[in-house]
Amino acid sequence: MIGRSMDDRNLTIGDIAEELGVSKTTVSRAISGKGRIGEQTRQRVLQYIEEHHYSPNVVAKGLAQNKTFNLGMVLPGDYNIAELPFFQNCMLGISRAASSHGYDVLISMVTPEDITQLERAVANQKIDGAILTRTLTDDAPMKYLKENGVPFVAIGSTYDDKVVQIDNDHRSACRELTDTLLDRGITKIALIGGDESYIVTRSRLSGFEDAFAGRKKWDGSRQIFMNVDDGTKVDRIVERLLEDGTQCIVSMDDFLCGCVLNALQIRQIAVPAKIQVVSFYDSTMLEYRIPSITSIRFNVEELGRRACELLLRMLDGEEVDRRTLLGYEVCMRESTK
Amino acid sequence: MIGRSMDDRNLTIGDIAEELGVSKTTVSRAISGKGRIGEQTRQRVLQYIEEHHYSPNVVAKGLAQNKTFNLGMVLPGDYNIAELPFFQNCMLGISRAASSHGYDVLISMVTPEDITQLERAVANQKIDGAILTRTLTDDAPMKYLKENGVPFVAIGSTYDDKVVQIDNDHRSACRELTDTLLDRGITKIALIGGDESYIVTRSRLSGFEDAFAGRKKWDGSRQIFMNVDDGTKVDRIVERLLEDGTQCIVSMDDFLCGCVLNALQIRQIAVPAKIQVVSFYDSTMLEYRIPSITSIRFNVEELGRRACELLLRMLDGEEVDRRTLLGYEVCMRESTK
DNA sequence: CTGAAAGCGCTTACAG
DNA sequence: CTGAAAGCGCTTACAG
Repeated sequence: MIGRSMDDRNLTIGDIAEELGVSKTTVSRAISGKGRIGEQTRQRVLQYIEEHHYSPNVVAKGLAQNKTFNLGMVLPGDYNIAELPFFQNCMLGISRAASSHGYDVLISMVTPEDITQLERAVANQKIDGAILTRTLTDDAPMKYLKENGVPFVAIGSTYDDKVVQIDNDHRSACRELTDTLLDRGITKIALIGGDESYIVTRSRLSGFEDAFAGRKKWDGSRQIFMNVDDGTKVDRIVERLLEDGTQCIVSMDDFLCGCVLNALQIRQIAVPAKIQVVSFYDSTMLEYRIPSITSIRFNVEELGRRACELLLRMLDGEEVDRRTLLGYEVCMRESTK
Repeated sequence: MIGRSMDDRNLTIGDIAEELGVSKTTVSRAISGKGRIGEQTRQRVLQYIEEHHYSPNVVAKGLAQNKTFNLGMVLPGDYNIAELPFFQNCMLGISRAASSHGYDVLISMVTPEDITQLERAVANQKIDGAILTRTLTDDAPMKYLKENGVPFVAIGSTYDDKVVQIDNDHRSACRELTDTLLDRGITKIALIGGDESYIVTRSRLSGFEDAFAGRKKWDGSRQIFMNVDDGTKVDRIVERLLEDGTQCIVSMDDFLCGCVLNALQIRQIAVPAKIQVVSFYDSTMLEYRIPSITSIRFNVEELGRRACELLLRMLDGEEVDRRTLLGYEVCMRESTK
């Protein structure tokens, strides 16, 4: 009630200094914990702050320290519904980790053709670093960040081993799942995959192939269809696979798997009785399907959190591992037997 | 190559002023376009800026103007997969609109129990305003924003007519779709709905009821099940509805509708031959289902964009409409006849 | 039309 | 242990 405290201007370090009869320097030190300061005065300041709900203007602090305390999260503006749970969980992990370190998350939505949102954030100096949530073989955002010296970490893998990257071990996961299928006696198997410009698509394919490469002699046949991007194509492929007597159809993700299930459903083909079905990525999109689908599950929130922590450590000047691989879980469910 | 231009510090207004032999004031004016300035000097400055790829430090600008040029987007940290496309499209609309006005979007993920991320963003003075992407009957983020005098707009409806809100016209849309069904002669219909603490759930219910209220005498029966939140419950409901000879099952959203379809599928009940199926919200989650599902479609990206533009106008001190209702599209598809 | 100066809310050598 | 002062990169009355 003492004059200026009435207007709704936010409290500043100067107000506190004046009120307490100390200098702004002292208040700043009490808050930051940096520099020598008497325990007495420190307590006084801290108490005042507590009582008056002061919280520092992070923007001003940033300007003085040449930081923004913002992290850029680069998200695709073009997407596929099966990928959404991934980005959402990722975002949750990132924003929680950022929050707990005093940072905020600023989003930049990009497409391979248009990365202006990211360019703006960087040019305007609004972020201290960035997190890519997807990696492509020819990755425009990544290229831009490198050229402009912006610290970043990539979620997903990339062949450029200069970039700090973190990913789930898709390759091993797909190998393990494929191995399990082969161990159970599958001899006619097919793989349907999506866009090969996504590095993750290639990793999954490698894992699938690893399973065969690891067998001395495998007396069976496999068919592989890549760059499949819509339901009609899947339908035609399934038709053909049924004629061939395929025992198991593996899809690289839940979108494709959903298409496979549709194709089987309209033909009244029972799963797993007549044919088995597997997805290489559990997006929860098929969570409520009956039968439940055998697939691989990753902890995406953790992935986001770890990525964020890596970036934060880089910003602190620490050295971090160039490559981090996180685990997976193979979930055998009703769609296989 | 002239001395300081080599280090990778960003160019500042001071550098330009020095280089051009004018004052910082002049440079600032040339950039902002505010204040009188000679056309000659203006051109010189602009040209220099262009050639040297200068872009202003928005944080510093913000500090001087007491703005951040950041908008907070409040997202639920707990979600349902069918809602994801909504939030994603919404985000796209918001971030595009924000971008084109020189603003960035900062995310705050909240749950009804935990709104600390939002509190941090506000306390730290990192946002100029906020956009709520969901409204609840007892809405903690909304309450917080109001109490702290943060300008915001709510996507979705709320009973508090002091808040600036924008929504699709769910009520009319649901009424129209229901009317169409009744006009086609449905006499035994059922509605399955979700969480009634979401205001949108209530709007849809109202629309459904409106259709009946609008008929002089309607010689049929309807059943309503609300607060249904998992597949098992849906399964039991469907079982009962089949016994009752229900002709059409309307679900409030695609998640519930997906559950209905599962329940029908395992019982081998043909849609629409034996029973018709409708969803009150097209999330694209069922986009590839066969048969395709009759539902209502909204332009969510536009919703996000308009919400953002409303907020931006509020920040400019303009008066804006308290309530904006956007259109819809009723899509009759294969699941009804 | 142009500029010197003060200010936004913080931090941080430097001096005492 | 504490403070005056300069600085972060901008803007904006005020004076000329």
